[in-house]
Amino acid sequence: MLDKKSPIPAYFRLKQIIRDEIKRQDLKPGDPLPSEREYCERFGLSRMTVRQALKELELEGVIVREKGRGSFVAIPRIEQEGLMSFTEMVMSRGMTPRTEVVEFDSIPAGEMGEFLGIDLKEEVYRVARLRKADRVPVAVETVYIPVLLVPDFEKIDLSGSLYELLSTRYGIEVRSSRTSFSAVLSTPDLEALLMLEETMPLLKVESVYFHTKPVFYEVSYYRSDQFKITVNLNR
Amino acid sequence: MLDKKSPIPAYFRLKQIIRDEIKRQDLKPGDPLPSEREYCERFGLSRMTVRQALKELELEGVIVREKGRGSFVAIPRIEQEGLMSFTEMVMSRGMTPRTEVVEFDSIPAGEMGEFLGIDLKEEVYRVARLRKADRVPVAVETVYIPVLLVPDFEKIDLSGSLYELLSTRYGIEVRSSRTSFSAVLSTPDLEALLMLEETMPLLKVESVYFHTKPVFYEVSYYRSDQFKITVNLNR
DNA sequence: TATGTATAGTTGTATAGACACGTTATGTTA
DNA sequence: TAACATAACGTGTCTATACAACTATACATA
Repeated sequence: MLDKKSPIPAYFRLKQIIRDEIKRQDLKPGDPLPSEREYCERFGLSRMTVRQALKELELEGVIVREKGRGSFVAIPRIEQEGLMSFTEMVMSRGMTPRTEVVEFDSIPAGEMGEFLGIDLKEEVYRVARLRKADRVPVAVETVYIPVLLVPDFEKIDLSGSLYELLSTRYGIEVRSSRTSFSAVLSTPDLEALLMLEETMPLLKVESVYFHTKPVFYEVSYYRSDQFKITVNLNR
Repeated sequence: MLDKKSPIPAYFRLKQIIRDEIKRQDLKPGDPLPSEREYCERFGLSRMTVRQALKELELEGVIVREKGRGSFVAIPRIEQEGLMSFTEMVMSRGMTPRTEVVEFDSIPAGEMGEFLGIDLKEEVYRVARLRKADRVPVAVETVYIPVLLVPDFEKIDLSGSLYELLSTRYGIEVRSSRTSFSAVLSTPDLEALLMLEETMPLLKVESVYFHTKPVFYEVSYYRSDQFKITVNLNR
């Protein structure tokens, strides 16, 4: 039975619950979910509320629904599309990603407001993270995300995948990005963080990530002797 | 008032009606839509039904909805696709592209064979081109393409868009690419071609272009003080 | 055996109403 | 005039219910 007095919508919490069950492998790909009416009983919800949760999970590709048969855990796509997170990139190379948060505060959006589609005075969190692959520092990444979008952001463990965090905790599924690539020389700041002995060229990657509206802005510097960024493009 | 006896669901027909109004410019980008309750009255539908139609249009990116304000026709994204040729990139910045062929020969594929899916001993054309935007050299690009794929390649004017040439002359439509980005320091060769006074970081872009099978392999070096590469990525 | 039929269980579509909560404009008060 | 309250109106969430459409199974019939 879900708590009636929670400020978080019931359909949203139900989504979380189902996603968790899938993540914990209590529900495996292909497995049938309980029927809508069973969810109604189990959590004391009306059917429309349950349906809202299931519908959204379907649109996110988490489950598939078949009229007259039921709902099933989706079988994940094998093919990785163009957009890949650092975590995914490192793991796909058979290495272990690690992340250290090196800076965390909030500032007015300023010029970022334009990219993010918000007022220049609106507050954004600034999170700088050092990214490692098999203990070797390979990138410094700074993320700017509107405070209003992510309540309690400061209390959360940011050492994992930001994509996953946004999806599981805030229900924000990143769908696309606009990314620019350029080459720059390392600065003393970056050299210190990346443990570089000398000045070297770094790959600078600037991205705005979108759901339908902009979600967050990110600037990263990669040691390109250690790490190439590969993307798949279409049409 | 919608026909109650139609086999097509009401919410679906309402979506069509709204889409048509947008297409006919009765509703222009940014315009507010009638409120949910007004749609209810006008078509004799319940609010949930109207909401289903509007919700789906929102997810399709046709409209945007704002709590407390209303629903609005979405402003279409200007978005060009992910894959853009040099010619397109330069022209979209309002500059004039120019190209000089600086090298043309044929060599055995060697290690390129792996990328191109051909035998290591198969011949490939090597075409190096200097790319300029408004007379300023911004990139050196070397293309490797199997000789068998492009008969009479040596007789052709290569100073234009390679995409267009492949499409119009050989009927090969490039559909996707796999592209890697990294940062390197300029070498004396590149400095001479790009008319650089001193060593500077360059953006190195390596791509394999596909129709269904690989078509050609390309390595480019961009002056990244002059030129950023921007791509749109999905999912 | 093969075919049709009834039935139970599933999701899909739709109604009517209630309250919560954000936004905007207006009017009132200090 | 400036700041604050309020009302009107918008979307967001949720309940309770009904019937339609589809699927799978069991069972009866030709």
